[in-house]
Amino acid sequence: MNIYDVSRKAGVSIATVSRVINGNSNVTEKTKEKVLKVIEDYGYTPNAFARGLGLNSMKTVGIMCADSSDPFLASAIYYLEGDLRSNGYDSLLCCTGYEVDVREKYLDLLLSKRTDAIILVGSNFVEGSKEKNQYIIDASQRVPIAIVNGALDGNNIYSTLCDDYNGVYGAVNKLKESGCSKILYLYNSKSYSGIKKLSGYLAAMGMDPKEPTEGNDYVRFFNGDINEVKDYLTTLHNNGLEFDAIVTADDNLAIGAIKYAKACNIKVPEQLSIIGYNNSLIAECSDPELTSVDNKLEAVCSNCVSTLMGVFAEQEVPLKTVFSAEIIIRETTRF
Amino acid sequence: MNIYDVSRKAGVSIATVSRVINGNSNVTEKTKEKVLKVIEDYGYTPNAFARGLGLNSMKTVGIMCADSSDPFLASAIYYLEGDLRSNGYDSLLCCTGYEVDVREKYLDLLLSKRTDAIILVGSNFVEGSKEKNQYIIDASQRVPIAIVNGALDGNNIYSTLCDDYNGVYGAVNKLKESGCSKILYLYNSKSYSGIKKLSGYLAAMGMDPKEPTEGNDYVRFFNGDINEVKDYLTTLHNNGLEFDAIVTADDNLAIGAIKYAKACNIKVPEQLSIIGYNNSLIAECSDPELTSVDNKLEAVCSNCVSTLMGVFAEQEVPLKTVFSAEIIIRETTRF
DNA sequence: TTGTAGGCGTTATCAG
DNA sequence: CTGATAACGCCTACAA
Repeated sequence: MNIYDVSRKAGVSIATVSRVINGNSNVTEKTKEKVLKVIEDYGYTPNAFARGLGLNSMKTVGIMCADSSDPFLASAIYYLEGDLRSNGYDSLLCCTGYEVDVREKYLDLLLSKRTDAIILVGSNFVEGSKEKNQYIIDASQRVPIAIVNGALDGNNIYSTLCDDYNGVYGAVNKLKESGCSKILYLYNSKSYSGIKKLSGYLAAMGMDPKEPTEGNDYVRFFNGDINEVKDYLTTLHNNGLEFDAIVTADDNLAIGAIKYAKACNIKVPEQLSIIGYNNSLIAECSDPELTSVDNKLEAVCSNCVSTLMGVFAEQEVPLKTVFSAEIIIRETTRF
Repeated sequence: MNIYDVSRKAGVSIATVSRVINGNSNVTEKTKEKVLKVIEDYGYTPNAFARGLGLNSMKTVGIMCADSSDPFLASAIYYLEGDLRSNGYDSLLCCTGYEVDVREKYLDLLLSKRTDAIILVGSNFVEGSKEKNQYIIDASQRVPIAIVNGALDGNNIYSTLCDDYNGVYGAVNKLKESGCSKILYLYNSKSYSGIKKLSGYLAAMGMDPKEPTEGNDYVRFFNGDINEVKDYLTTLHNNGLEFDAIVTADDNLAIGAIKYAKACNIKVPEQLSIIGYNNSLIAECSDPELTSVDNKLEAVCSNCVSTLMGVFAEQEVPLKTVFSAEIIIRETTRF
């Protein structure tokens, strides 16, 4: 059943059927009803491919992320999908992992499907070196690119993110105000926002963000799991390094810190304060419940989608939008 | 730049270009190279809409789930997307929430996009009454439907799931073997698998699964959050109900149970054993770490996709595949 | 091995 | 207000 069949049954031309389908006003109420009845009776659905061919769009947006099962990214996807759908757009999901080569290949794949835009979720999409970001810049000449939680300069690249620098800066400061002075920082990503967070910590601690952190026992990069964090902290502790607070770039790492405290019989928050980042589900599941920095993911996603809608409507939209973080106080801090 | 432009630049016909693109063998190596060079030089990408129109497929599968930020569903989506992609299929994501009306509407939307198949993730898609499932049956006459973690009878409906009945049955039995006798069961879904799990519990406890559970203090339905579970259990405890083990239909509920034990100074697992379900991330984040029933999600998803590929290839495939659950032992049980 | 021509189902532009 | 017709870009018999 196609538009010709409908037009025949209704005794009108396909042009009229098309007008009815697309809510074009220039149709008599009478013929409109006639057509609508046929459509209803025979259960006709317009062919989306044909429509896509004609309009050069299937109202679809590609969403790329490293790993959709990561709680933070999963939430982002959920928000984005919902917002896109309420604007009449479908979401094509693509999980890329963390390697640039793979990402480049997948982005090409998405491009070849002619999505109306592509959303990159997670600041890990923005690499340190220009060359590694070139593929994104290139893509932006074909479709609008939106970045959630990261930023990249470019003509057709729209970044929405949270001010992670001040997020960590504020967290460290609150710890200091509550009496902590030896504050450890653990992080697991050197992405755009990863670097911002680290800088926030260093600045709040009065260190120079330009200095290398290699020799600094209070700053540590991880790419392992929860138990590695626990083991590492235990080692530090046994080696006699003193610390009364831990700030982490991610709630997962903070869980490791809690496990360490438990294993070494250290009281939280009396002897050790802990602050995580992302305010994810696990912050509420842990015991004690984790104080965490909320990076306003829902607002960021919502802004990202509305920016994109603005682009589609050829309105003037900002290239970069920044929200500010908020500390959600639970049980691992003394404030 | 379209196929005509390429054919002109390469001095061949569009048919030849098409053959080269689609890897058709009947092309001289020489002309093939000629065409390939033009494609490379001018950066030509075939138009997916036109191709879709001709082939009546854009190699896309719709994935529907209640909420992609739910850890369990997020994992499923991750596995499915990966498996589909390695088979050359894209994933169109659609989060529906839990209402049948909305789901029906969204399914129609997906259908109108002419996806090659639709995957329903989560047993909550299968309702108790036939009428409420009718829209799925109807859809299955248009495209193959796959159900992850649930089952529905139908000609073109392919179900892959875990044996949740025996998952819970086994968990309860292990508790009994380890000396528990007063075992509480908490659940939060009356979906297909929700009912199977409950039956497993009742059977293991020697109760009749057909009997209503209304008056039974040991069985409780929840649709609230972690803290409600904690409060409920505290009330039970204060009212003098004795229990030495809790089995839950979901890891989240089990976290509530752990929180209750902590609040009431009950030792886990010495005084109270707890077993969750799904073996999700939070099972490892909690303290003590949660013993949980693993329902083999990765295997289920992988099977779901390969079944679908079998359907596409018009092979003979099973309508229903069942995996068996496995108890992952951690710290909340005495075995 | 290569080319020609018709079909896929819309939308949109003109006439009328 | 309605209808005829030309795109849109690709695939694929069928012919050469």
